[in-house]
Amino acid sequence: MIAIKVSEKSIRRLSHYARCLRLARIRGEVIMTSQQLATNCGISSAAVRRDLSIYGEFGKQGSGYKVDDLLINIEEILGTTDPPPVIIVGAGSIGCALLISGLAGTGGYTYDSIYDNDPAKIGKQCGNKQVRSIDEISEVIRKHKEIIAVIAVSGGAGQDALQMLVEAGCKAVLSFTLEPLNAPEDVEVRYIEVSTELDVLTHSMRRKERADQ
Amino acid sequence: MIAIKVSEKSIRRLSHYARCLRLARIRGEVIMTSQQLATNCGISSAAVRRDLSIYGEFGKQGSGYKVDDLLINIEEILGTTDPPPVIIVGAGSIGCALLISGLAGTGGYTYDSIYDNDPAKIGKQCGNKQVRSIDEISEVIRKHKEIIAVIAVSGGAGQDALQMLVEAGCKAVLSFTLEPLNAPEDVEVRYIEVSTELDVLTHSMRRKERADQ
DNA sequence: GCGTGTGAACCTCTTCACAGCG
DNA sequence: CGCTGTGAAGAGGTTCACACGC
Repeated sequence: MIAIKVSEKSIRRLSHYARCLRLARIRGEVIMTSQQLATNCGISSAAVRRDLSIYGEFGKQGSGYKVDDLLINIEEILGTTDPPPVIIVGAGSIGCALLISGLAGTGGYTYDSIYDNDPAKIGKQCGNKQVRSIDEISEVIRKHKEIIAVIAVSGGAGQDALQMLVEAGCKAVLSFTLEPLNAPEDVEVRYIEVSTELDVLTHSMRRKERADQ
Repeated sequence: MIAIKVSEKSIRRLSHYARCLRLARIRGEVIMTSQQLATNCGISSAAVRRDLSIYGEFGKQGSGYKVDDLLINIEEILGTTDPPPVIIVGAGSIGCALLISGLAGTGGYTYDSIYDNDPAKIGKQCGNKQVRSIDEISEVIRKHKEIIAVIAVSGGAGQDALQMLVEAGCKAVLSFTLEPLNAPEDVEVRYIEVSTELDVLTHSMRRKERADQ
C-alpha cells in the first residue's frame, strides 16, 4: 500500500466509520450506503464518499458498500488491523479507570500493563493488572516494536514521563496532561483536554444565551 | 459584548492561551508577546495575533500583552470568568476518576455532584462527594440556570442519560460514550473519544514506518 | 527597534452536482 | 433507477509580510 498524505480530520472520520461498521456487522447488516454511514456519523454523504475514494474504490454503484469488506479496508488504511499494545503511565484514578473502562473501544486495543513511580502504588491491583515500577518501562517498550503509551500522571510529572518513554523508543503518546509536552519531531503526542472541552462548551452555551436576548 | 461568530478551532486555541497565561501569572510574568504565547502552545505567532485581534486590540505595539489583562479578556470572551457548575452522570471508574483528578483544570470549574442509576453505587463515597440517585438530577439541573453535564456511563446507556439531561433543560454535554448521541439542535454535545485518538496515533505511527522503508 | 494588527495571497477542506456504472 | 466517484466551485482557515504605534 502507498502511504498517502491525508488530513487528520479525514483519519478521524475513518475511525468513526470503522466503529459504525462494527456496530452494523453486529446488527447483521451486510450493505451500507454512504448516506447511512453519514447519518450515523452526523456528516454529509459526500464527505463519506470523498474520504473513501481517496484510498480506492470500495463501493458498488447502485448498491453501496459491503460492510465486511469496507471495514477490512478501513482497518488496513488506519493500520489497525492488528493494533499495537497500549501501556499506561500513572496508576492514579485516571490511569486505573482507563484500564478498567471499555474506552479503548471494540477495535482490538488491549492494555499491556500499567506503571507508576510511587512505591505505595507499585504492586497494587488495578483491574486484572498489577501496577509495575516505572523502572521496568524501558524494557517493555523495547520488547515491542510498536507501542502506544498513555500518560495519565498528575502534577507536572508529564514531561519526565515523556522523557522516559522517548528514550526507550516509544513513538506514539496520548497525554491527559494539562500542559503541552516537548517531544522530538518523530514522536507523535496527542492530548485529551477535558478542561478545553469544558471551555468550548461554556463558550457555546453562553454565546447562544447572548444571541437569544 | 457582541457575540461574534468564530471557529471552534480558534476557541480551542483561546482556551490554550488562557491556560498558558495562568501559568505565566504563577511564574510572576507580567508581559507576554505573541511569540512567547505561540511557542508555549506550539503554533505560529501570526495565528495568536489573528485569534486575539478578532475580538479587539489587547496588545501594545513594541512590547506585547499584559498577562493579567489578556487573561481577563480571554475569559470574558470564552464566558469562563464565572464557569458553570459541572455534574457527572455515571459513577463508574471514569466518572469517579474525573471527580478526583484535576483534569478540569485551573480555570475554576468545580464538580457539583455525581449520579448513578445503580442502587449499589448510590450513597457510596467518591472523592468528597456522595453518589446520588439519577432521579435527583432533574431537580439539580433546574436549580442552576446553566450547567454542564459529563456523561460517563458504560454500555449503551448514554442515550438514555442524555434524554434525562435534555428533558431537565441541560444545554451542554461532554460525553465519553463510544456511540454518537442524538440531541436537539439547541443542546451542544461534545465527545472525548479515546479509541479514535488511539486510531489516529496508530495510523500516524504506521504511516511513518511505511515511509521510512 | 520591536511587536502588534491586518490586507492579501495561499492553501486546505467541504459541498455541489453530475457523469457513469451496476 | 440508485448510488458511487469526482471535477469544479465555494468556504474557511492559515501564513506572509508590512504599515503603524509604542
